[in-house]
Order: sequence, then C-alpha cells, then structure tokens
Amino acid sequence: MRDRPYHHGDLHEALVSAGLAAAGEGGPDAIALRDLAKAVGVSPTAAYRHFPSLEHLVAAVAQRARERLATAMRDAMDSVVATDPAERAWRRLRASGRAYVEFATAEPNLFATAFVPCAAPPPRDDAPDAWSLLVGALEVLAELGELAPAARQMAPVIAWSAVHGLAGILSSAAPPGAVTPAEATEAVLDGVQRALRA
Amino acid sequence: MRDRPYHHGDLHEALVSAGLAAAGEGGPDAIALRDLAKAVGVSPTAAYRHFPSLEHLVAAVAQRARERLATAMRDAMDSVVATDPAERAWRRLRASGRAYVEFATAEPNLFATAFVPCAAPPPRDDAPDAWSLLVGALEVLAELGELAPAARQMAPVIAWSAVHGLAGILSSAAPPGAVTPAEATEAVLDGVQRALRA
DNA sequence: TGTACATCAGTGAACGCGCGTTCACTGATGTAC
DNA sequence: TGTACATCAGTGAACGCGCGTTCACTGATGTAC
Repeated sequence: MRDRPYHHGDLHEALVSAGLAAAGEGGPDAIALRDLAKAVGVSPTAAYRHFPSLEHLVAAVAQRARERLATAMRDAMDSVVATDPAERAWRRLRASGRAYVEFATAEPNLFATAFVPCAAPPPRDDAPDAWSLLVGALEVLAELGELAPAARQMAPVIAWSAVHGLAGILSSAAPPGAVTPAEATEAVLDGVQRALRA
Repeated sequence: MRDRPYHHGDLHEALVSAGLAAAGEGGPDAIALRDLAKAVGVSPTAAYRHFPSLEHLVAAVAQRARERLATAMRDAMDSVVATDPAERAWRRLRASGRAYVEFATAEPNLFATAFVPCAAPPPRDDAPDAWSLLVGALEVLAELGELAPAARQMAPVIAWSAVHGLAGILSSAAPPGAVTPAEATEAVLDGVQRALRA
C-alpha cells in the first residue's frame, strides 16, 4: 500500500530543492545525501540516478543559492523609480548592494552556501548572475560619464569587494562598534559611491 | 621501550600548533581531534585533559590563525618608512590592508580558519588584534585631519569591508576579469582612500 | 492493436570508514609529615 | 632525608553514530514489430 508512485516524477529537482531547504537551516554542511533522500521519501541510492556524487548535488544547490541572491538584487534594482538617468543609475547600484547585504543577514546559511568551495563545477551558468548584474549597473554609470576614469576598469572589483565584505561580516557577527547593520550598509554604499564617482 | 616520556610537557600548545598546521593544509574541517592526537604522538583521550571538547580546540586554533593574520598586518605597518606624518599614516593603512589580502591569498586555508563559525568562545583576547590595528591606524589619520568628517565614524567598517571582501574573493578564486590580484588590491586600496579622504 | 523486450528509475541491505567521546585504568609527579 | 599518598596526565579499548557509496535486484515505462 504505497501512497506514492514508484517513479518520483522529478527527483532531480526535488533533491536540489530539499538541499536548498537543508542548507538554509544548517549551512552547506547540512546538505547530506541520506538526509535529502529521506526528506524526499526515496532511498539514498536513487539520488545516484541524478547526480554522480554528493559534490555535484552540492554544486547544484550552491548555484541555486547564488541565483536566489542574484534574484534579490535584480528585484531590488527593478523597483527603483527615478527620472534623472544618473540618479536612477546610482540608485540601482545602491539597491543591488543593499539587497546583497540584506540577503546575507537574512539568510546567512544560504549566503555561506552560495560561496561554498566546491570541487564539482556548476551544472550551467547562473541565471540571473550577480556579477553580471553588478557589471551591467556599472556600465550604465560609465556611459553616463558618472564614473571616475581612473576607477572605471576596476569599478566592479571595488564595488564587489566592499559589499561582499560587509555581507560576510554581518552574516556572522554584529557590526563592530555601536552601529546598526543598516547604518553600516549605507555607510559602505556611500563609500563605494565616493570611491567610484567622477 | 618508549623514546618519549610519559608526560608530554606541553600538550596544550602542541595540539593547538598541530591544529594550526592541519588547518593550513586542509582548512578548518581538517582540525580533527584524533588526527591531531596522532600527529602529536598521544592517545585521543589525552586531549580531553586540556580541552573540554573539539569546539574549544578549534576556537583556540582559529584564534591562532587570526593572530597570524594580525601579526602580518602589524609587521607590514611597522616596515613603512615615511617622514611626512600624513603620508606615513596613509601608507600604514594601505600596508595593513595589503598584508591582509596577501595573507588570504597566500594562506587561504588559514584565512578560512580565522573566521570559521565556532560555538566555543576564544580562550582570551586576540593579541595582536586585527580590528584594533585597523582602528588605531584610522585614528591617527583622523587626528591628522585626513579623514572626511562624514566618513569618520564609519571609517573602520568601510575599510574593513573592502579589504575583507577582496580577501575573501581572492582566497577562493581569481579576480574576475583580466586583472591580477595585485592590481585588484591596489585598486581596492585606492578606493578606500577615496572613500575616506577629507 | 497486442505483445516482447530494452531501458530506465527506483529498492533494500550492506560495506567500510572515521569521527568525537567515554570508561576504567596506570604511570609519573610533587607535597605533607 | 625518607616515605605515604593525593593529584594529575597519560593509556587502550570500546561505543555509537552517521556518513557516502556499492551491490544485486525489481517495478514501471515506452517502443519496435
């Protein structure tokens, strides 16, 4: 008397999705093949029909986590309303950075999962891809003449470092000193703007 | 016929030091109690005379890793020679940041160990302490009137975020785009300086 | 349209491993008298 | 100065667990004729 058909239907997707849930609760180390199989209601062996090894499953879950992060950035950028092109472009850059940091603080385990070192390659390109979103936002600013010429080539690494660093700090500890996470975030975004602005 | 005395002498220190070596080779997960006991030539049980649990040993090793990082920063700062006080202060700040990033790229496993999430508290305050070194360097700049008033309170978090973020990126991947790690580092340090400068 | 059969996605039991930790113990040290 | 004894730092064996992975297998699907 099984209430579940012999064939699962989409075990691949179910495992990745269960893996994302587990990672959200306990970080990347919580992605355990046997646990995921159990959560999905399938024997551990069944997973090997869809992933050659745990590493590949982890890679797929990590990609999913990165895509969540990138989606949050994109949504935040898309909700910016401003008529002046330059102001709009700066606001979109700031919105992406803010969303990045907020994702890291709201979901520290997924944030850690997104960047977990992983031997297996991701199954495909990230979509959306956080880095591309950032580079795109900076290109708009460059075309508007808003970026300092000296900073232009290095703008992506400068912005990414600042935001990624703050995200890492806030995802594992309170900001040092008597400062709220939101204040620290705006201060870092101000700093990025001063670093890049023409 | 044992060539080793029954009492070790300083097993506490030996375990931490073996833990640091293991972490340098394989990251924080390589800190395994049984392996360390074996490396030191002692039974696993002996470790429990010195640490209540593995967590506490890991905390001690992580602290040691952070102190290595801070020592590298301090050494780099101390080797700055400049007569003009403002130039000297800026150079010291840059030297500390550069050393931070270089430590992360040269010893990615120790860098990861330094910031591993750990339930047990560190046995004592870090000495030297990287955060204090940074704050000290920025205070000197502030007293010289080199910092923008708006940035002054937030200077530590701005500088730390940028450098910590770049260190995290470079410790696990090549910098995106056709850029060397050294170029990226100088660009980020330039960015910090533009963000903070009066 | 019906049927043989190749293919594929599952099962269930087991393997082998390494881990942190605990137990009852023994060897060495140092101190009180 | 010598000795009984408390204290401390080790030993060695074992426990129990959970892990990723493999094996021989079975149930379901779909396609060629």
